[in-house]
Amino acid sequence: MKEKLLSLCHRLAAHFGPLHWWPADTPFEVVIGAFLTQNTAWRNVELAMAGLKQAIPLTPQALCDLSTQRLEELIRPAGFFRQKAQRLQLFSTYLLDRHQGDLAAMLSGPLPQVRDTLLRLKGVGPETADCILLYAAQRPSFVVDAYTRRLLKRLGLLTGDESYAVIRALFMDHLPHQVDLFNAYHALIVEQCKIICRKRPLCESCPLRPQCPALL
DNA sequence: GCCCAGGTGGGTA
DNA sequence: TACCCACATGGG
Repeated sequence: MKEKLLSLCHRLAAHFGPLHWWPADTPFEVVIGAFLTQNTAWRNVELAMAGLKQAIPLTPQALCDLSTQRLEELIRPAGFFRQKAQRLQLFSTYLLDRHQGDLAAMLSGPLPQVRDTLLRLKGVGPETADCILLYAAQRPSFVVDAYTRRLLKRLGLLTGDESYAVIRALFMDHLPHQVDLFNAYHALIVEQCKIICRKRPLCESCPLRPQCPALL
């Protein structure tokens, strides 16, 4: 399994080149994106983020200063805007109250503990927590998402109904805990899946053939 | 018009 | 623990 994961990573990297990822300018912007992208196409997240960025600086204080209704309007294109607005403000309030708005401080400390703290916040599930840890805090916590499941299922490494924890453990147990590796690996999986995984039947029109990792 | 997208939480059995 | 459903917009 370890060899298969590493082999996949190397093949993806060879094709796409090194990717350094999460489209955001600041760590707090990563957090906002992590909430907004929940079950949402990234295109819609971009629309919402652009509007939000135009209206306010992307800081926890600025988010808290907005009325919830105004925030809802601004992030509307990302969908689920009522719950996302509420959860963004709850997160921001927590960050301000407990850490004076210092995200780096909030995310420092033993990784498992910080992860548990994140998971206790409303609207932060395992994927959102790992996104924040990996892409906002630069900490080695592997992100499992729909793309990861899809690609690994295509490769026959998963049946597809494994739990988040099981899939994450697969990576955490077999790969060295390096931020750059986790970052690049997840980014490569997403880029690969954007191209091939939604095509049916399997990869028939995949532009990467015959290099497509799913066909090797 | 229909289906899906870089999930999460709450309710029920 | 294991399902089921609500949450909502925009693009193919």
